[in-house]
Amino acid sequence: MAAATIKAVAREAKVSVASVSRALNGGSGVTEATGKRIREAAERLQYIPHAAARMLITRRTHTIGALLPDLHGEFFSELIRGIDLAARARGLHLLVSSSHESVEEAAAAVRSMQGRVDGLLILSGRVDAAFLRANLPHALPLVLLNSGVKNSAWSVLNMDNHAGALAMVRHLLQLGHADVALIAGPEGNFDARQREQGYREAMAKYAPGVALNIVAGDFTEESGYRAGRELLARKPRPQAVFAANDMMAVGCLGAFREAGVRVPQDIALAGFDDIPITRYVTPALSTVRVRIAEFGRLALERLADILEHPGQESRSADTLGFEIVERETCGANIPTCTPEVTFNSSQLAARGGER
Amino acid sequence: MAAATIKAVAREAKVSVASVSRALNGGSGVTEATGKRIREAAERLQYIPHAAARMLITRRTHTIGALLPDLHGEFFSELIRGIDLAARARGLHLLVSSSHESVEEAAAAVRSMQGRVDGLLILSGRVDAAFLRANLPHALPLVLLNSGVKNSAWSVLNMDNHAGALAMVRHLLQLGHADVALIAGPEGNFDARQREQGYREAMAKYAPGVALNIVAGDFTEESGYRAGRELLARKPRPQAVFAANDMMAVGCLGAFREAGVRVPQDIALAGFDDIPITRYVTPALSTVRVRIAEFGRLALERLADILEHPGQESRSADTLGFEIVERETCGANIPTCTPEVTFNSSQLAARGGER
DNA sequence: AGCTCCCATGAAAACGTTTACGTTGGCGCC
DNA sequence: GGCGCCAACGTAAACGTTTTCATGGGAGCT
Repeated sequence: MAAATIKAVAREAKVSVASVSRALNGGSGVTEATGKRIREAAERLQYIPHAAARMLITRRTHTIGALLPDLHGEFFSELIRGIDLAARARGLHLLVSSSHESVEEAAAAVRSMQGRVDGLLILSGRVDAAFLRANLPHALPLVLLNSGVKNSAWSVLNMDNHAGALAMVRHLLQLGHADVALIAGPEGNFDARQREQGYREAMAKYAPGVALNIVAGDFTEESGYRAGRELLARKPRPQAVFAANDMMAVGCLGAFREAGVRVPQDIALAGFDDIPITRYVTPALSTVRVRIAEFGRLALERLADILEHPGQESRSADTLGFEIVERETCGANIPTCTPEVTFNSSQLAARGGER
Repeated sequence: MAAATIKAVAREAKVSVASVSRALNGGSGVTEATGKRIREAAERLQYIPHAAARMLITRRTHTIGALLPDLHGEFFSELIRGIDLAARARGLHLLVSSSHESVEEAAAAVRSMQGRVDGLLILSGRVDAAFLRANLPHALPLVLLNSGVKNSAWSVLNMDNHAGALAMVRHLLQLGHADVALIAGPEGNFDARQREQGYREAMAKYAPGVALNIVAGDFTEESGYRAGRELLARKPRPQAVFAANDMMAVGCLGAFREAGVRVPQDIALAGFDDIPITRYVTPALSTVRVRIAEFGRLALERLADILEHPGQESRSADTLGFEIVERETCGANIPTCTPEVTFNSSQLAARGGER
């Protein structure tokens, strides 16, 4: 049997299609008795409203799109997880389009989502205001994640890359590691830039005389490995290394192990993100935690709010807090495998007094 | 300005809407000259066809839905990645609904996707034929991933849980570990059952006299940790442990390390899945590799084929190959960190001769 | 030159909803 | 008992496409 339409239900319940629509949606404007009759008829015919027809007339899809870059690993899954759960709670569907390397791909994806979504969640590190204006004809509700756009006419949600990196580098310095090297992220990437900025600022502030020591990376484990080897070869070997993300830290750790350099005894190491792997490498990696699923949830709820209250123009720019997670690689507690210690961003602010 | 409609384009190009539709879709039935004029007009107005209107008349959404359980970590992201890339290549959109714990949630999700998708990809480990019949009114194209349904009127794609587990346990036995224990997966889970079956069969075949040694788990790292402690406490401590997935193996490894038990010298260990973490734990975990992204890609292409050739009834049941990845925890090459060695399923079949 | 056939094009129906607007009937009030 | 009002319900338009069918005209053939 073909799917039952609203007409069939109307016939079955001996009413007009209008009453069926009213009974099944608002519920008002229809007697309790006929309402019941209609609901029963719908049930009997297993009626499911045709989504497309409803979208056409309503101009709402009840779907939001998520545009994500070519993320591997757990950052991706945690993010989607947070978004998806929040979306389901709000009765929204989730259309994902991930794995965009180039801006062209992203543009194509945005265009192809036109009209299929009520709003868009964009995480890219590469999109800027110009891109958005070029590829988003009319004002589609938008939440930008970890985006560099500042003057934004759009709503933005950022992780606190800058403060997190600053806090971690300060932490390393305060533990007595005189100079800290940085394994940087990919050029042009927003998060990478902010984290590098945090590193620079921390060094300038807390290790004024020390020369900066930066080696390139691109957020992959492979590049972290290469960077680790390069750092070991440098003339005065750094006493600590801050990798701009965890994957590079893990790669770097591999390079150190291979070279027989002990962590944290010979050299300290820290990452950024707190992906689950960090718990399982040996020694366990100290890192900056951002609650990724929470990040996704927040983003979706921000977007949903915009959809529900179109006038509000709640284009604020929020920043998600972080925590310093002290495991083993920083060398704060060398002797044994201690329970992990965390500081969150507000505590850090209280302790340090600067941001 | 409101989004341009096909009427606007028709007016702009001084033709009828029918011609616009023809020019922009098939391209046939319209002069080259007018076709060009229409395309230019569409470009000028930034015309994007209204997806819902098209769906309504076409009865095709160009969207496929992915129904996934509450997967954490990299299995999820790799799977989505494979699906998404293949979908984009085919011009299909991807509607995901993940994180379903209960069957009720899954049922709700399936229903809410009705009419928004052309087909469904279902990975659950809990859905069975009865569930599908109850929640899928008319014949929605379907591909079941790692599903237990056998008599299937549906298309099924499985990982080779059974043969993979069998091969790994045989491998452990052949390396000289006299008895192998199993950390089982969650009860009722299809993959878990098959893997356990593979373990049992391998033990029966290659270690006939040896008693089975099974401890419960639920695929989480936490449960692997508990299982590891329990195994260490058992009277004759097993010489090798096969965990039904990598996360549990990682947890188990933590328990061993904590107890000062060396891997693989004191006890060998192997997992299943080959999630990226396995490379980074110390010692690196030997495991059974299934190419997850490939798995997702295959599933989507199977579904896309069904959509494109509706008559074919290609409801075959394929099985994805696997590889044994020998890293460090099996003890095949104790001395040093050797380059990893892999055997794929066909080579194994050739060597062993049985399946 | 006239006929046929085909191809480009246009008019209009159809898809399944929601919703603005009319119509009906019953009830309360004078 | 007549009048008006309101709630319940029906009719029909509208959303933006695709597609079927009709129509016209030009080219090719006899």
